[in-house]
Amino acid sequence: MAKKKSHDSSDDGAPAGRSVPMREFSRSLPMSLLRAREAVMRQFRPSLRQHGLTEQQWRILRALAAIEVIEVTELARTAFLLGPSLSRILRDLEARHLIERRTVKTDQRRSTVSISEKGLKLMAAVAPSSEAIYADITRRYGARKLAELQQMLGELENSLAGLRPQEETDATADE
Amino acid sequence: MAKKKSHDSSDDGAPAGRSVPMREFSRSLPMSLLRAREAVMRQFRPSLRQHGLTEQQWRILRALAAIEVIEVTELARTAFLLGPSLSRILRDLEARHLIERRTVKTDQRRSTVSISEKGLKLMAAVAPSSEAIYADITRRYGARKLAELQQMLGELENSLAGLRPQEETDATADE
DNA sequence: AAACGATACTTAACATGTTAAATGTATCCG
DNA sequence: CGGATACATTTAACATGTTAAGTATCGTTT
Repeated sequence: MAKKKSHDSSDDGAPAGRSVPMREFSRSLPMSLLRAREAVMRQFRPSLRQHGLTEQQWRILRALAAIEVIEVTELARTAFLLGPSLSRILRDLEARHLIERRTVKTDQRRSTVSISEKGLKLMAAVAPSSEAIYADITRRYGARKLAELQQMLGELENSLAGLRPQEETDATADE
Repeated sequence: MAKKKSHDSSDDGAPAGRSVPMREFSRSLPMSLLRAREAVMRQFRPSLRQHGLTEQQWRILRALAAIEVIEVTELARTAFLLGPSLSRILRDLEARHLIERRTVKTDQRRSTVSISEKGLKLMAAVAPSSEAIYADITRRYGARKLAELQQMLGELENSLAGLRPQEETDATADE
């Protein structure tokens, strides 16, 4: 249906090359998001690294610091990590005694995680510089604008929420 | 609906837990960007996967399709990939005959890359569904809003552009 | 209670992200 | 010319992303 090949077309800014009809790549939404995030994270990584933490490990500690205990599955959702990643990281953090873990008595499959004293101390050591960096970003970009951006990002997330990832000729439309 | 426990503090929504003074984590900019990007990429991945491509491999093909030839370093910048990642992926794409590679005669260190006929055919096979997904996202979120979002993301990138990542007590502030 | 299916992780396997080090070339400079 | 430097790319090593399997436990059904 409707093969609209608007040949030498209107808004494509693609510079010659072999032509495959497509948006110009650097303007794609995924790239914009990736570049923006990278620009932000670049600010934080060195500071975290000095404390021996990766971005994801820091996410977990932050998530844990906000609550008493949490189950692994719930933590995965909170820290926005996939199960396998979380599993590996928890193993590591536990070995470093930054977190504590215990199986739920009423259900041996589940286990809860909480931050340890040592973990709290580490957080206390990292938080100041981390907050300072965040404050700096906010100042540069503008607090109001930042809030607006986050609002729009949330809305983007919501508009794609229900949408099932595109399979091919998949006919299982009802669950 | 979430039960808002309006503690009594200032603006911190942190629910009890061990207290380390810090923004609530789910509202941080990096998380917002990560979640938004993931929501978007989740739409594309299955389609790419069906064609045996990862997100990054697709980025490279797209970048290559827009130009005749390009040097590796320049490609890394365009596709927003680090050298080591690019190196591995190019090795793979070359083995699959999706790209072609040749060393620059005037400088044996450099090499140029270009997409092959086979690569172009693959792109032609993937592009339609990819564009359809993008169109769907645009429709759901709103074209104007999407443009605005990308504008704001670009500005965020720019406001952090000059800013050097935070080192510790690093005194090399000049040059 | 034994069988079956669902759940909560964990492992495995492969691809990429991230930093540091290695390799091979090119360039500069005495 | 020869040695020090800089540069382009690759390799190495470790951490995470992503999907598929595996393991243990729980619930339910018969």
